[in-house]
Amino acid sequence: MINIKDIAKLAGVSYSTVSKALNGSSLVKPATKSKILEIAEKYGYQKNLLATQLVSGRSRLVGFVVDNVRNPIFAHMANDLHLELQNHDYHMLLAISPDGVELLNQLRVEGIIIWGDLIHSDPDFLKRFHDLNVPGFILGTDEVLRIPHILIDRKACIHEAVRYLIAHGHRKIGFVGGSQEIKVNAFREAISEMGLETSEDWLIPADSTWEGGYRVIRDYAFHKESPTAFIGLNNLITKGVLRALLERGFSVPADISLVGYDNLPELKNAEVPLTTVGPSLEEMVSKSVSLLQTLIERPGNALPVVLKPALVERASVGPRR
Amino acid sequence: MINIKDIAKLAGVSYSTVSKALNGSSLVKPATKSKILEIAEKYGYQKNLLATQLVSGRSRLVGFVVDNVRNPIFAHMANDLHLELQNHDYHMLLAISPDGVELLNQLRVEGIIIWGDLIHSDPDFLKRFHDLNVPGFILGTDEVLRIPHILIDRKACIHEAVRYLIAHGHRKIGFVGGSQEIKVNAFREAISEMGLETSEDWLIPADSTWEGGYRVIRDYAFHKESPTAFIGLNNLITKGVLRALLERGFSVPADISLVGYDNLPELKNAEVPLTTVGPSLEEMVSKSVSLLQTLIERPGNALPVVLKPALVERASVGPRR
DNA sequence: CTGAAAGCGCTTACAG
DNA sequence: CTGAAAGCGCTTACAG
Repeated sequence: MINIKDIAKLAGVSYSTVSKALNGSSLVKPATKSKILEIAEKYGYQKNLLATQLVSGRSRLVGFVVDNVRNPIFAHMANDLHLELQNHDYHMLLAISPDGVELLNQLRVEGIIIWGDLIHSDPDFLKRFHDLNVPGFILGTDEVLRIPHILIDRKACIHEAVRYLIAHGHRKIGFVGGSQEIKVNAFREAISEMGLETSEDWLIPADSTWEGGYRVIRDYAFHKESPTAFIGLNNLITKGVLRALLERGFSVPADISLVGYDNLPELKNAEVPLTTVGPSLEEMVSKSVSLLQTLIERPGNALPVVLKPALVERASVGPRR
Repeated sequence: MINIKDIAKLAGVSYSTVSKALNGSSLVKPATKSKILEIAEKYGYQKNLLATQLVSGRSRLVGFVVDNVRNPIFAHMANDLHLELQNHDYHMLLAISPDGVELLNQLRVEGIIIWGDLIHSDPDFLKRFHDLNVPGFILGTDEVLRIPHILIDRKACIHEAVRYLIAHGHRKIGFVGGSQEIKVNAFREAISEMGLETSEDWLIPADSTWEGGYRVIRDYAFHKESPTAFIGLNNLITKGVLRALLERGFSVPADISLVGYDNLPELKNAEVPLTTVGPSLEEMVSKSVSLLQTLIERPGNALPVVLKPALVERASVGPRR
């Protein structure tokens, strides 16, 4: 692979001149510049970003670290984040697993976005990240952290879902899922605040997967005091719940209504188009990119961001039967 | 951020000794080594991978370049590839878009895996990749290429699907999708080879998305000469087709059978658990990792790999009605 | 066992 | 406009 010294030799100039020409400096005579560019092109010169970054500290590289690529919401975010970052002339590199933070840091990317789920899987993850001292933030946390972050007001999202169901006449509302305490607590709180009936049976723990949602509802002991509406903890659980409900012969929403968490567009293609609540994905992406930019360029000015709930009406909620 | 010179100063040794200690060289006195390690730990030393790679040419970094992260099969592959690569002590970096190849090359990763779809979106992609001269291969091509690759015998996969349907008594078989010529042609070929009836109406072009599959079947003019079984071009189309079929009142598989392409495990959770054909994902992953390893370590010995069809029986195919 | 020196491929003042 | 020099943070012979 050819480097700037080779090009310098070929062009009969010094390699510092080559560097300038390649970087579009105006201090190079046009004729010299075009000759250099031509040679570079001809030999397929590919800048060594490592060396550039090492000496200049700049790479226009940004990292996105995720824990679980299986959740479709991730694919959505990764795709849109990549596009938006590209608009801002950054390249996005994706790393899977908590160690991705260290890896990207060792590559000296200019900034790191961390998918919020990660902070749960490893108790001292936050400390590790903080000690790294690299520009970056946690995307999607429930609580105010000491490090930069985008807070999703999950509590408000759940309240919104409950309110929406109440507006449709529901008084007995169930919740499926247990992995995110904040959502479960928000649910309890909303129910009691709004003076609804309640029963421990209506709070149904489940793994945060399709199977998790499916199994608990498949095996649920329905009777006349059972909920007339459910809220699913995330998009996967909700789809599993929907399947189980239909399989058991309920009509959704005629018999039972369902609100899912996560505003994933593809949920419109669920067996019954799912009404969902959650932060707006567009907002998550655009706020992420501007926060990152601030963090990189004017670190002092980075303010935490809070994302409010958005409810997308589709077809899985109807009036209480 | 602390570097080896800082550590050297702190430890009162030369920085080359620090480098050796950090890399676990046995040529360092244990006492010296542990002192250095202690300091590194205390100050949160993070090796600059850029510098390491620049001087040693090694980074244990591998890139995976994809076009579209939205297809769930990608998430599956990315996840499993990451795990398997990790077992082999490589870190995987993911880049979205064709330009990812150049990006990763500029980062001088040791090898690059390219998701096969990419070669379709850009006609001179292959040439660009070839000129880069970096260890790597195309994962999932239809044809034998001049560069390293893993070929998926899609033709054989389609033949397998047709054979399977015939074995269940079907004689009128439709195909939904049009974006991959090889599959369409394989379908035509299989039909004629096996002496089945045929009609141009049974070859239904569709976008390679859920909506694509859904729309064409929602609007399809069914009559008594219509197919009794369909094959869907990929997992997304197939799910859309299934929905449309059910929506139109057909029972699957009692009225109409359906085979999907792509052996995606989650298709067992489709509205009707989908019988699918396609390469085994486990095999794709394991073969990918070993091919990459060969490419990096013994370039001369890298042989193209061919993946044969695997059919996963679930519940969407039944005897002809 | 330890250290001085060269060098990886670049960028960036600085001098001319 | 051009080039010589220093230096980014490391590894790796080589000498001791």
